[in-house]
Amino acid sequence: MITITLPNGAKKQFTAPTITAFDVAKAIGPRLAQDAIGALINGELRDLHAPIQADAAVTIVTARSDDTHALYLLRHSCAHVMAEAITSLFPSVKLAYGPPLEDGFYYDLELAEPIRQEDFARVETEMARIIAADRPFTRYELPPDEALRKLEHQGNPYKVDNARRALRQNPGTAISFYATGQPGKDWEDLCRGPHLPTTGRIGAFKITSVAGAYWHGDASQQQLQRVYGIAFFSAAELTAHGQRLQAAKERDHRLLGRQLGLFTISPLVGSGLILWLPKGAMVRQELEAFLLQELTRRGYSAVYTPHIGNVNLYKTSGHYPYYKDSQFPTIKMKERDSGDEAEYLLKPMNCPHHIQIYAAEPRSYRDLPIRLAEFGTVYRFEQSGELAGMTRVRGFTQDDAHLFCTPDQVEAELRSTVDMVLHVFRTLGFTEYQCRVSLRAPGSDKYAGEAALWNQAETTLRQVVREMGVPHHEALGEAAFYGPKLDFLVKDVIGRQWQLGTVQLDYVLPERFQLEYIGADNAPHRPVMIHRAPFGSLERFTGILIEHFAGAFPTWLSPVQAIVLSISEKFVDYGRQVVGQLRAAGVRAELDSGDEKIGAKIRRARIQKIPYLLVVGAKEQQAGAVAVRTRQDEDLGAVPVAAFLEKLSAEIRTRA
RNA sequence: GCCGAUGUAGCUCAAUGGUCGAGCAACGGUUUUGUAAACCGUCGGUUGCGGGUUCGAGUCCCGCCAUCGGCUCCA
Repeated sequence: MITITLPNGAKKQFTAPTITAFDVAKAIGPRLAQDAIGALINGELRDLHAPIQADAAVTIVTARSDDTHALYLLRHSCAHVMAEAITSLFPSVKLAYGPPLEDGFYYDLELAEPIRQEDFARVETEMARIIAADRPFTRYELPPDEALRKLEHQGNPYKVDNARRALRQNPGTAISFYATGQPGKDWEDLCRGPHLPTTGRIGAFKITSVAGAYWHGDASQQQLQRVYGIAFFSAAELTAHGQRLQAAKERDHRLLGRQLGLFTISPLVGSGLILWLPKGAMVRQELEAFLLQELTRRGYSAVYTPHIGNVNLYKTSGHYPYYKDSQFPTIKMKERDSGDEAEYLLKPMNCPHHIQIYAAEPRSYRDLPIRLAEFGTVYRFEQSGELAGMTRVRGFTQDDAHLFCTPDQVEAELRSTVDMVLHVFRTLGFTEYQCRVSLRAPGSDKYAGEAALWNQAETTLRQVVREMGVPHHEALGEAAFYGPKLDFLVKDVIGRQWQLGTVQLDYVLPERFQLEYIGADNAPHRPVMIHRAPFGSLERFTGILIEHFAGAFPTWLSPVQAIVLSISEKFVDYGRQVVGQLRAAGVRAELDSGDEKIGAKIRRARIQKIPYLLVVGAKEQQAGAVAVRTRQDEDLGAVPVAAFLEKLSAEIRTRA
């Protein structure tokens, strides 16, 4: 007798010694049995036909695209179908690894000839045939020795390696294979599963791209070809997915950056080096002004430091040897008078300079915390393949600050820093965020400093985010070499995740630079440092904001906040007068005095995503008004200039 | 850095190895306009750069540069 507990708490009993989730589904109803593609058995995703021999909690997984388990089965199975298709078209292929992703699936494989985009169509045709044949995914298991012998005989080192790794994790367990059809007769693959019941359950799919990928993600290993695909239960969902991708493309900051005149990159200056155009510079100035206001409120001191520094500084900090490959080469020079050699580095970070400001005079515990802030421009030689628009560049400005405090001030300082990061997110409309608590990788030797201090730092960070109720998760191996950190990840309005600000706790650099303060006991003590940057980099942050707002910045950030559109030449003078009034009140206003018709002017202003369009003609001139139309296509009708200005100023002032 | 793709006017795109075109933008003119594109005209190119094959190269081959999609990296 097997008792099955259903998600609603109901229980069903079966007399057979072995049943499957499919039996459970049939017992509930024929419709559910028809839709079932797998099951959660005691919370674990399994094949629909996996045997159940003891009492269990069972949730039937049905073919729904809003269920991550269902999509997992679908996409994992589609990866298999793709691998089978590729194997039949390219018999010399060696398959490596083919998992589902949050947004599709891929299969890594080794092939002498590259698979090209031109090949996608015939692979898809072959896949369609496999799906139309509606063959069952059939699982079978072999004891470890037999499985390894079989795989070694097949001569595929990747699969042998996969099986060995599985055995290392769970020694002695059987190794599972999935045949698409009948074992021994049809195509099969070493695989942990689970899968759909049959290939026919794959509704709609598409191969999307191919790229290189290293075996086990290790750049020193063999590079494989990674073929990406996407699958849904219905063709309509696939089409909708395509439309979402198209929409994302339209808000790409590189495209909008050009259309809206925000920034450009010139190969004559160098790749990865941003040229801020006047309109982009305006956005940046507003962002900086916003932060400066916060810094002043929170007791920071603004400082300025140079763009280069003696390389010894970075040798002392430990950055230089650690990041040698991703820095611009040093500038070597001989002092004219003394003949002394000096070597300078374009600064890759601001901390050593700020440390020297701290160290410039003796500090008392009464002075702490000292909070030094700077929009500091730094240069890092990122690999060419990494550069992307404003989000990955070689020269960027951090909204940086370094806090020097006593050990017992650390927690309060961390709290206020995290609070500032959250305030920034709230103001800019990032409502969905996650804090990643980035910790050491166990057993790695890349970290500086004593284990005891690391433990203390990690505990403090954990405690702060927990007590502040910040949604967070921990990530091993993501810490900086000098300390653990809090990295803030936000989701933009279309659900893409970005890494923004960071708060880092550092006991190492104060040690390396021998920083001190005199305590109440009249003895020297070592301060603790906190590195923090709520935006991260102004370049990257602006790029993300462009995409987040699709170029339609809130009014306070908009490069042009209102544009006056004259109906005809007769009203240009009045328009100019209105622009003058707006500008006198600090509003960024412009006049479109061209001789196009009003429709054309509106279209142009809409494309530029200007928040307020102010039409002026005879009626408006007479009434001392403007006809207000918003970027969202609301028509607010004729409003007296003074009344409009008051509303607009309030909107800007409150950063609404 | 690695794998693959792409590179034609300011932008978006055409051009079986045979004179590189169009729309938009810009500029000039006409028009004086009422809520997402008025009309006519003009200008604009060493086809990313450098080699090669060919009677002839935007097109084929090689090298470099840049960009895009990934991988790796990210203080």
